[in-house]
Amino acid sequence: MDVEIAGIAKKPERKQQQRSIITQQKLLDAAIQAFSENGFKGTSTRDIADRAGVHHPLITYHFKNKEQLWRAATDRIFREFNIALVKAMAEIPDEEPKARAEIFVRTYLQYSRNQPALHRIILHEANYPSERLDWLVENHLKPLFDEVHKSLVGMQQIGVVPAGSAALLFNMIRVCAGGLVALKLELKQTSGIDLDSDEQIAELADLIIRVFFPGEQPKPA
Amino acid sequence: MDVEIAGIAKKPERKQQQRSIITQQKLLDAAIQAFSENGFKGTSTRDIADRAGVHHPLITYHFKNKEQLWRAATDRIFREFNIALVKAMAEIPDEEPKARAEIFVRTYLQYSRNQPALHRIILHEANYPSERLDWLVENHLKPLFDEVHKSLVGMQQIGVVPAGSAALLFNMIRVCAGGLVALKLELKQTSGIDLDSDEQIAELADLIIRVFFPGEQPKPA
DNA sequence: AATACAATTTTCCAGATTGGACTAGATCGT
DNA sequence: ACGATCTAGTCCAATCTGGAAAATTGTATT
Repeated sequence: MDVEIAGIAKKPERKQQQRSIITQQKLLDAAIQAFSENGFKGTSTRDIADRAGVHHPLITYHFKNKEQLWRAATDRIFREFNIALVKAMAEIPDEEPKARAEIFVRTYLQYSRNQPALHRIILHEANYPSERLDWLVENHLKPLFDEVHKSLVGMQQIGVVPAGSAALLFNMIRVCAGGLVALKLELKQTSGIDLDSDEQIAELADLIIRVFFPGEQPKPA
Repeated sequence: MDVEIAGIAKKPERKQQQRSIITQQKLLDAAIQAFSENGFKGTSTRDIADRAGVHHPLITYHFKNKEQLWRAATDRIFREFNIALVKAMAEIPDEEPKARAEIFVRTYLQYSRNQPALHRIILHEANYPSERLDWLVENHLKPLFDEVHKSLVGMQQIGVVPAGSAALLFNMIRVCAGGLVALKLELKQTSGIDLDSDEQIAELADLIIRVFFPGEQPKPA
């Protein structure tokens, strides 16, 4: 009855988890919240367990250790975002790059609003070198950058995006969306901006598009 | 022999500090570094003392506690930045708002490059509500915002800055400068951008100005 | 230049919190 | 009802914070 895959004898694998899925989910949610507030070093496993409402040794059981939990939590955020992005982008044909850019900005902003951890966790890890940062770059950041960078260069050639380093422009756009959302608590107090409101998010999206994509989409010949 | 000021009997006050100034300076430098890396919660006073190369109870002696040390360190960053900003702005007359905006962007970028803590500490504190955030907003962020916001509105009226919420625009500009610098470790790995180099900083400044201040300064009548 | 005393530093401690290990028992899929 | 999976509860060594107490240093007065 043993399952054999790739020629290696696997363990019986007869049972599955049931309630544990809920526990893992609760732990992941709590971990995302905690890590995005206080960073990896600033977060204790007990804090995460408390937020999740479970006993803290369960972290060891389900995720081996704090490092692996961080990785699982981060993975979930980026995976979800990617799914949302791919789904949104699928609706716009390649022939309309400006419309695609708009949908990208709006999707990123929308997702960030609901999950500010997307940008906050990057910010935490960018504060000093670590293996976590390397992992983040290789597995999630670089792939996204490469793709968007390419399309940005294309849009510069047709005059939709201002000239200049496309790498810098990509990151400027990124922080104008995610970076502002990460600061939303401060923005509310300092500038009276409420990025939890749909209207202001839409206004920010419009502004980003107006500023960074000022050119008109050329008509096909 | 006691000194009397304001009618209240003061303590003798006969002695001054000498070497302690060095200790305080070392502690402040170390604190800025540590807090900007790991945030308030994520930083231990022992870590700060170790970085400073002094014994940790000296923090209690000189700054009372971790909270006060954070406040002193933050104060120093913003004070220094303000001095640099005022000095730079003093060279440009009020009649040339676009030139003033340029100098503002370049100064902010320059200072952030040498002291990324300026933006990083704000980001840490904006992750969840705290008295530290309130203090930061009231003492340093709000005053700066109010002033720049006003001049931004003026520049919109003469067509130098795109229309739209000036509050949003201010913060977009701010994160394009400080926010990118805060991410510089990641940017190097993901995008091949080195914000430690003078050239790339200048390139970023140019780009920010081109994107956010596209209009020409109108000639005086 | 000797002394006294405040300013500063060092040494040490108590109580709390950290990440992680371990075992016994409850629970769930089969 | 069996046995693997999951949870509760306990424990530990390391590290944390905030202080107290002792030792040292520098300065001002005599």
